[in-house]
Amino acid sequence: MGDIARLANVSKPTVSRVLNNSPLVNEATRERVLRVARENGYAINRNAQKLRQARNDTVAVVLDFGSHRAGRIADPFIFELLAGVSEALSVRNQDLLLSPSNLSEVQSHLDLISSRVADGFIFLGQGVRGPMLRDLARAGAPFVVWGGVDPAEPYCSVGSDNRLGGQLAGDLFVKRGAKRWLFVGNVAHAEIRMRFDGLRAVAAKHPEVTVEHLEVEHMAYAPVYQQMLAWLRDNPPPDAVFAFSDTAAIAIVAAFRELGLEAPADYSLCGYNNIPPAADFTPALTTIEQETHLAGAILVEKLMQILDGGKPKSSVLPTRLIVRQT
Amino acid sequence: MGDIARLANVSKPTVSRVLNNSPLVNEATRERVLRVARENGYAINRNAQKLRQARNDTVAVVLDFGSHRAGRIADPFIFELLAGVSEALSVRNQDLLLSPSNLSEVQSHLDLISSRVADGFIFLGQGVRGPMLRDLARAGAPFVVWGGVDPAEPYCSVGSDNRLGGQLAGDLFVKRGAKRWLFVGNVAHAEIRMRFDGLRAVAAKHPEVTVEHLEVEHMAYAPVYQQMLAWLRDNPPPDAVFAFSDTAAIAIVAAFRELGLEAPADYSLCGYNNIPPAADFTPALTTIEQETHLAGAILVEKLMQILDGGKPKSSVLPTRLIVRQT
DNA sequence: TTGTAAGCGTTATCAC
DNA sequence: GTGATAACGCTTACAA
Repeated sequence: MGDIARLANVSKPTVSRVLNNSPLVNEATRERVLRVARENGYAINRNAQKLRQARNDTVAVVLDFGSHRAGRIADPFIFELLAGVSEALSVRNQDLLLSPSNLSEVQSHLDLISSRVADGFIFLGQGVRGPMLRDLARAGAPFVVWGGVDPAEPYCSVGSDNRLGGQLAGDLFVKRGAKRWLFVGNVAHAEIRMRFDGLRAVAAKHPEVTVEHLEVEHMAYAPVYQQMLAWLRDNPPPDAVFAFSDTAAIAIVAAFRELGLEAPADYSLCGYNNIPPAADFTPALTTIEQETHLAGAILVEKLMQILDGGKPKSSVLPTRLIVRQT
Repeated sequence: MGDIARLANVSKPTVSRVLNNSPLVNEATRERVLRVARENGYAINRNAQKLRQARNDTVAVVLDFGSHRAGRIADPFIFELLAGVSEALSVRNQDLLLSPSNLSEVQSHLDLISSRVADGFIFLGQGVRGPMLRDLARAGAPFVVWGGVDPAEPYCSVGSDNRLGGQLAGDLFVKRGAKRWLFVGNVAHAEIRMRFDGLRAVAAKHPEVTVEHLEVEHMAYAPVYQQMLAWLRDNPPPDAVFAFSDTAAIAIVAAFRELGLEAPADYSLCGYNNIPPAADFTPALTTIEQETHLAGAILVEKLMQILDGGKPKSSVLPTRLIVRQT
């Protein structure tokens, strides 16, 4: 930068002002500096910049590779979320640091802030990290979470209305006249538990309805298929099934088919996420759609508010039932 | 750091030495400094560190959100790759900067290096970026690519043996006695073109075989399903289909089913990637498996070699045919 | 509108 | 083994 300043016959601060679009610089000077900078292929050293400035302009995004990878979850859901966040951050000229998945402890997250690597965090999917997030909030770290939204939590979260999702599925089952409902999903995940709660809330109003629960630890296709099949061998078949994901719903279709049962003739089935194949699957899946498209932008917006000293409220995104064949 | 030095009665350089595990520091001093640092919750400022040091210890990873998101590609393939890279980088204490997808130009990539934000790049999926990558290599940027491996390219790439993948599918089709083959895929993607080449190489040795090609631009389920269906209405059905992905293969099954055609009775079908649902799908998909598990570590290893001044060779990972029902 | 001087928190160099 | 000093490349405060 010193070089550029010399070549353009100005001082370093002036070059800095030009590069930061300061309004207090003469138009002619600005042009000259920019030209010299361009001709010399100058690029600002972002480390020096960050060292000097208060903000880091970097956000650490934390994925739950643990659950998603080991379980080889097939839903491209988190990936879409990541794409949205990436876009929203780049619009605001924020760097996206993908947080190493081994940072499980509160302290290692705090270190990332105090080392001035990132300004804050975006957690995609709260998974089973509830307690850690509470501690992190207590320690004052700036972050937002995509996942189940619980106003009682001490941090800002954004998520679709999982409880409503569960209710929508329940309402559908009632309309179809189903009596023996089955919920399939790992309720250790806050967002999934809320769907279950929504479903049970509807069931509670209909005494003739019973709700059972098949707990699946791994969220991928194969384990769901196998557990569903095993369950069906030990239990009378339900006439309505609510699955925590469309991928799971597809696995469930396969398992029921083994017993000669087809949706919607023998049972109603509702998935979650409205992944692209859901519409074209045979049978076409009834499912709950989340507004992923907005999610990235909203998460980033809220985190920026926090970094600016604000206290944004958690917010719940709309969710809707998409009725197809099942 | 000055504070820690004062509190521990040493100088700043000594604190620095302790923190960097320098061997030339007295054991007692080291203990004392570490204790003081811990007690005061000290964390090193990584920006100052990076400003001073030659290396940045940050790798920019570039995903093709463009193809994958707009096309809403359902294969969790790239996601697995990303998880592997993330893991391999964190083992080496390298930060992972997820590159904004709008960096399409060579210059914007070069800027990331000259701004000292990242030391180098890992491109996941070369997609349609072939020419850009060539330019980037010519400009001397350090990077490696996951994708189709072509020794003629001026950069280091790692990928599975796509050509062999195509040959394995071809051999299978020959064994099944199929004569009218169809390849479904966007050959603008280098890795997909190589699969097509492998398939055609086998066909060339069998004069009775014809190979047709259905070009699909978007790689997601829905467009493949629709294009396949449209094609089947205009053409006599093939007796063997090689799809660029398992997701596509599933779409193809659905399209053929519309015409009352089932695999394997009416046609042979081979997918790619061996995604988890492939095994449990009805019919169970025959597919080609890639060794994604190793990919992340190998990519990182090669990039580190480049950053250390080496010239690692491109390498091809094994690929194997998994014969199931189709 | 522009320039001067100081300082951000580290590490490299060299001396002791 | 350890310390003094300078330097990395930028921005802020203040002066002109």
